[in-house]
Amino acid sequence: MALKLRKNKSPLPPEPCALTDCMALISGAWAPNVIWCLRMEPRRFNELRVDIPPISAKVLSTRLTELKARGLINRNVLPTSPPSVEYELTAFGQELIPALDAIVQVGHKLKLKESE
Amino acid sequence: MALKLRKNKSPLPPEPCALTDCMALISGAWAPNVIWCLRMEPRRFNELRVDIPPISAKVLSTRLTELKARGLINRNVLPTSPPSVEYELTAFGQELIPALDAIVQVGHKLKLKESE
DNA sequence: CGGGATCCGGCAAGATACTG
DNA sequence: CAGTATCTTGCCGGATCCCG
Repeated sequence: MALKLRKNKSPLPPEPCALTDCMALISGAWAPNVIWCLRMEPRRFNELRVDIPPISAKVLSTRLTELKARGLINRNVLPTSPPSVEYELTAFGQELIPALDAIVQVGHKLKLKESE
Repeated sequence: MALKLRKNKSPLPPEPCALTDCMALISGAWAPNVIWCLRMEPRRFNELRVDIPPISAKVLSTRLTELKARGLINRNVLPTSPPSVEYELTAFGQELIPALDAIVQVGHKLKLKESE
């Protein structure tokens, strides 16, 4: 006997697209970490480099360029004697923080499971 | 004159690790979509294939195997005449739903921005 | 200090074909 | 229906060197 038929019309309207589209925003290795590091205050290139354990300068640079192109961060050049550059989240970038926060919560639970 | 010094000791203890660890859970293309499609009810292989636009059988199979290995989903073989297999979220897999939901929310806002 | 240019390697994803 | 096998491709990230 066949199993109870479930409607094949999936109960998922445009959500998968929204999911995919937003995942694309934070795609690329370290991108979520970069956003996370900027959540409290603007930070400079080498500060981010130190914050995010073993990220290479090239990848960090690439990621920052991408995130700027996606409208998630701003890049501000400060007119100081050793030239310095600050990166900060845009208003739209800020909107990702709750999502990343939810992800971090799961990460914490994962840690607890591992230590059992 | 030098810029106001910010403490270089980053204000981010182990959160980046939690972030990275949880991101690893949903790594792999389509993995978030698979979890999302399973959030309401168990679904079968070909149902997922239809739900998730252009995913190949190989990739879906690979992803399902990975997610099972990570403890996020269960695989149940049903003893029906055409053999059928159901996939469902585990309790731990359920914990990802709030995070994915937050991501979807951002995706919707992104849609609105685009249509402006 | 804050990057860009280049080369290179690996893995993941796509396409296609085959199976129990 | 529910996959597996194999091949191929493309992109992403790491390393290194160099620049204003």
